[in-house]
Amino acid sequence: MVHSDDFLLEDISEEEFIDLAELFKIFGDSTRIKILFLLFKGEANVSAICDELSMNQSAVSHQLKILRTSKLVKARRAGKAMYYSLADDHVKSILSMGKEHIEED
Amino acid sequence: MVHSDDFLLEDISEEEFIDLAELFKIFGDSTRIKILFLLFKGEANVSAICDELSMNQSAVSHQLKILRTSKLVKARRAGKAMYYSLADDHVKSILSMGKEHIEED
DNA sequence: ATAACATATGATAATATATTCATATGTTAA
DNA sequence: TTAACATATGAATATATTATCATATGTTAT
Repeated sequence: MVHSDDFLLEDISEEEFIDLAELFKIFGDSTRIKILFLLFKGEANVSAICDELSMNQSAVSHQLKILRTSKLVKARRAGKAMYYSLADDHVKSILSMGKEHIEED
Repeated sequence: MVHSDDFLLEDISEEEFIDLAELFKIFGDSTRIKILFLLFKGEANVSAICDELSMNQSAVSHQLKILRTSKLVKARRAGKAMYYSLADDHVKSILSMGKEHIEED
């Protein structure tokens, strides 16, 4: 680790701070975390997610919308069903990093 | 990446999900994010942090307390001043990871 | 002991957030 | 085209969160 991992406050704009906070905020809810971990296994449709989380469909859809809007998950339609999956590998990295942290207490 | 980065929902307890969400929630506020990035440079006392963020002392102290309670920062007293610093390298990893993510859009 | 300074904290008000309920939209099969 | 199913969405309520203000606590110098 030379210098690339060091940050000066001035290097980051007000907007970037807000974006970054907003990104983490998405991860800051256990329902969304559960959905994301579930999608580690691969794509899943809404009913499957509801079943796994034992939550009602509306609550899950609302959270899926938030995850989708923030581009952490993507969706494809197959017939009546909507299949959700993780948008990219950063999501995995961030989750793994967080998991490591809480496990080392 | 073989299997160690894969998660099954059952591997993680309800409590762990909540802990994980709680961890990310801490990062989900731009004031706290700014403080954490500031502390990348090294320790800083409360007045210095207030100056850098142009925020009043009470707001900063409240956020420092949250950061401290969640063990993301630690504090040492030197005379009248309290010096805060990052608690460990996970904080850096998580921030870096998030920063990477938002930069690649 | 007291004044001056640095930080912490409790209460409050404003704002944001998550879930629920009711209902709308979209899709398929009959 | 209508019924049945899957998902999305708007409104409302309950709860959580943040910044501010006022004040308390802790530290040092006089």
